[in-house]
Amino acid sequence: MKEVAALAEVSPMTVSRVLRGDTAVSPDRRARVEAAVQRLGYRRNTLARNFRQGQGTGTIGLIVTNLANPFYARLALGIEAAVAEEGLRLMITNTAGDTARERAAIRDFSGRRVDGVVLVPAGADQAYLAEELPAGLPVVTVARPPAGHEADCVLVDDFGGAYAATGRLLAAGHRRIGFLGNPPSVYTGSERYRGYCAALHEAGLGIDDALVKRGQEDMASAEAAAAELLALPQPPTAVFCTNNRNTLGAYRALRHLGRSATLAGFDDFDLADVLSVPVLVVDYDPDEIGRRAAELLRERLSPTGTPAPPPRRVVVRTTIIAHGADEGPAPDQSGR
Amino acid sequence: MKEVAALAEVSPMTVSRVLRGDTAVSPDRRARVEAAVQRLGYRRNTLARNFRQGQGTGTIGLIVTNLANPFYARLALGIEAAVAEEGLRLMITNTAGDTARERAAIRDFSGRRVDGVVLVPAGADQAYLAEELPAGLPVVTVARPPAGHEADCVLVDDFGGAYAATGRLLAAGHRRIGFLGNPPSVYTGSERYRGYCAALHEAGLGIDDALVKRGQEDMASAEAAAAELLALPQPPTAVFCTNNRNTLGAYRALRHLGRSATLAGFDDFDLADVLSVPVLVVDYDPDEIGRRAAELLRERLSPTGTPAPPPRRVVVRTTIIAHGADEGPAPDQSGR
DNA sequence: CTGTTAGCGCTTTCAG
DNA sequence: CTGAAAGCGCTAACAG
Repeated sequence: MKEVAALAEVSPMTVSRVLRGDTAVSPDRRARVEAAVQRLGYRRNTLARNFRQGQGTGTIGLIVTNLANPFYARLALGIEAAVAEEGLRLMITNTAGDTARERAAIRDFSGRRVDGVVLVPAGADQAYLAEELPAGLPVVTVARPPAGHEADCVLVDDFGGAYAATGRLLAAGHRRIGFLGNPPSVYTGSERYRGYCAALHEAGLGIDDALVKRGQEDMASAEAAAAELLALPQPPTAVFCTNNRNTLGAYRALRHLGRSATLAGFDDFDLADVLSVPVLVVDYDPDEIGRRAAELLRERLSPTGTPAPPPRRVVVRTTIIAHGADEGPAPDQSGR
Repeated sequence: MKEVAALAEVSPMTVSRVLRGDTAVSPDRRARVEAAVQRLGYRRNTLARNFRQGQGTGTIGLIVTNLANPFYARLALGIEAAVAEEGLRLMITNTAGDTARERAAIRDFSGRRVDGVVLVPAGADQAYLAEELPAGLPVVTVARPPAGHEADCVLVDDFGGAYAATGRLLAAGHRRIGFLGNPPSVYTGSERYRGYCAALHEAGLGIDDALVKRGQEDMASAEAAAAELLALPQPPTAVFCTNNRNTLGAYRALRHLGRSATLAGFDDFDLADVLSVPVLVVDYDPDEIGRRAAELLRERLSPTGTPAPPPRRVVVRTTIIAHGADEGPAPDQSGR
């Protein structure tokens, strides 16, 4: 900036004013400064500027477990879009589910003075946030509530979606409905299981533990679990899956075994509507999640009159998409 | 930091030394400082530190067109992993293919003093980089070479992969092989088309323009184009697709029309091996792309003896995965 | 309208 | 081993 000032034969202060768009600069000098900026290819140091002004850095930190999972990728995009709209940049860290890395990322982010953090928690407990978070750094968790810590969060209607999907299967005549889910320790896993159970109970059916497989994290283990269900003497005629990897795993099992069953599951995916079995998808809008998360952060950033709103919980609604054939006529084998 | 110093009853300088891990501090004072840091929950301001030291910011900027596309998501993950290994953070911008946003992102990144930029160019020309890039900010483009600008790049073996895949289709007896591709203006689109043509020529076959559809960017248009191919009097018995969206679109068309054909295409995808038609996939390692990109950047960052290596071009090799049935026996309809 | 002074939080340099 | 002084690039707050 000094160089620009020297070349334009003005003080650095005048350069600063021109760059900020301050009107109180004579056209003549303004032109000289602009010419000098041009010639030198000068670019104002955003960091020094923010530093001096003491305001935010204009960055939001995002911590996800697996960017390769379409769900998180889509989520990241939604958040990026939402914060970009407010002129903020996104700093992304992938933890691969490692809670140590999650914690380290929080540390690093707070050291970098991000304006806020969006966190998809990996572990079962986020109490560590209390020690890591400096006062005034807002965090919003996404997809899972912050266990052991007070913070805003944006959730999907896990219970409702699972309840509705299972209900649709029941309405279509299915009576033996399998369950393929991520571990019960994961919030979404337990909530979606609750929804599944509630729908069955409401239909006057009990939970057949033989039909329930919980704990699959990846597609391969989901496929194995699905194969076990299909090997039962009385296999399920439909399977509810708590996430895309389980749904995909279930479909793989069906194909490999040459079997058929109606599939229902959370998260839409690319070929859901052209598979060889009916697929019911519990869908929701990742952009909305991003938007709401950004909103929650923004409200904590701008110091409005109210000092500190209590932790808020936003729930994004789900919709059911019936792909392929309709819900699937109750198959010919008469369960129970 | 001053507060910590005050609480520990030492000078700020001593606090700085402790935090940096400088050994030249008496154990007694060190302990006092550490206690104060603990009590105050103090976190050193990384920005101010970098600022003063005048070195890098420890951040890399990544610009992609569509994070929701599994290809870019996987790429982003590969790059994140590679730079994280060197202790760098990733700042991500999604341009949605908008070159104005791409350019704005470059400006913003340079203002933020990122240490390097990884760019997946959206437009046909990146000559603008010359005016936007301050001296010393290294850029490496990925997936496409930097048109109109000198810079390192990491490419996939587009030609070779397309050539090999088409060759496999020919070897399996296919003679009418359709082509579904992104626009010729896109580097990958034209390279992969070249590979397709080369394989056909080598087999003594000409290019039948009726079988070639170029210009599909999304799944829906790819499906429409595929449907046109299938509606031909002599439809192709196999289709080569230049990217995952075209492959998926082609499969959708097959399913909706109740037809069959062997599919071949760039980019592996989730259910490729359990579809109802044989699928040949041109695969490559996104992690390798990220690693190589990070390497290229690093070499430009650390001022080694050699002042400025010339722009380098790294090509990542591809492999063919035969999914589903094998390449697919030449179907019964005898093309030409 | 323009320039000078001072300081954001930290660290380098140089004296103790 | 410890601290005081100076300054990274920029901009509020004041003078002129």
